[in-house]
Amino acid sequence: MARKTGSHSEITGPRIRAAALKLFARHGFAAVSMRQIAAEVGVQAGALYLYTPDKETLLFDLLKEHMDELIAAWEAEPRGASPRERLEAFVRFHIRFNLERPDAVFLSYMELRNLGPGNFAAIEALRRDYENRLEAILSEGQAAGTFAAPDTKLATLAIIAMLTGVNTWYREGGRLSRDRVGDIYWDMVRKSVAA
Amino acid sequence: MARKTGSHSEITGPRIRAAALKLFARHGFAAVSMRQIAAEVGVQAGALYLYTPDKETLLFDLLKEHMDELIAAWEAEPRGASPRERLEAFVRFHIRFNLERPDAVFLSYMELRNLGPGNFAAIEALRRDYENRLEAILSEGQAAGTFAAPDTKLATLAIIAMLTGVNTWYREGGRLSRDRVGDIYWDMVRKSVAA
DNA sequence: GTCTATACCTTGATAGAC
DNA sequence: GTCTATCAAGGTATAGAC
Repeated sequence: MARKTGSHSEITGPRIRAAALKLFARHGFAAVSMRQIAAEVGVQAGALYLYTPDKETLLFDLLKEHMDELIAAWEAEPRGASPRERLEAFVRFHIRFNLERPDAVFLSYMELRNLGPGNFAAIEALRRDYENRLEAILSEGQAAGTFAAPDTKLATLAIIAMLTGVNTWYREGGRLSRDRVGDIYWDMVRKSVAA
Repeated sequence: MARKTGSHSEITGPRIRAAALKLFARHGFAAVSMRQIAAEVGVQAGALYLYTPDKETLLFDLLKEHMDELIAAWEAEPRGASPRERLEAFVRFHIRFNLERPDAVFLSYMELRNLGPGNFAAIEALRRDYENRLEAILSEGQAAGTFAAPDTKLATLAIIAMLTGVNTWYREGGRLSRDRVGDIYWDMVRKSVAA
């Protein structure tokens, strides 16, 4: 604390983003000041502007990074042979990934409106990209006769909303383990689109 | 405009709440200033404090009113004879009611964190009250052998998250009518908890 | 009941010393 | 790379005239 000199650019940058993520998720983008973020990191407010041109860009970078990681992580996931296996993998993956990053998930759903039109469109496109991967699974299964969703696009949105909702109530050390939650949701999802 | 005298307390109060609801939903509680709300209504900022002691109370009143209306409307809904009929009624009611009040629904999910502990607890209690009404339906059906949800509490939260999600994508005049959306979601919900 | 005026504070962002 | 100091703008809330 009160370190006056020296170069920390490789440390300070990530710490600023971590602090911003935590504070934005907790209090909301508009309610958090640059001074609060700086205080959390242990630097003065002016120093933040060495790492971001402005507050909105700081938010955008957090959301972009989250969406990129989400899609990359799903791509790296082992791929099931059948649509049914792929759907099960998706359900378990989505719950697990989101529970590991509650703050970023919260931000992604709540603070999009604080982005300018260009930044907003970029995040939206990534979100749609992710949704399309689920819809592709449903469509395949539909064609194969495994699934009988009344509407694959709506089923996609319904399933994602349902799964993402876990983040609003799940607490570590509660009644159910993450795996058990995955089991329960997989059972409901499987049946909801069953033929 | 520029009306200087006269008494409008019965008109101005509701107009302030309507303006606050619209602006809070659009830009977020923290991002909206009392001056903006006043401008939307067409009065000066100082005048707002005749109708609310502070900004947070204004938000609380909007959320409280919404939750009270939600529960009252569900109570007024015709009651099905069987658990299956009651579940169908709930699904259709929830979608319909929420689509009629997108701003209030949005606020109820996004701005709870801007309430102090007491106000927060009051809204949370109402939300839980509403959820319990759905869980009661599922438990009854479970006892009767109509449903076979792996966990009625989680099924409750999953169904509500799924249904509330409709508000994030539904657009008037789009591909599907509200009734058709109700049909599709009812099909998925029904199967998801089916025996 | 509403206005004008204002007290007092915090905001995002920048300039220049070190 | 970080600090201190600062700016103009805008924030909530109140006081007192009408």
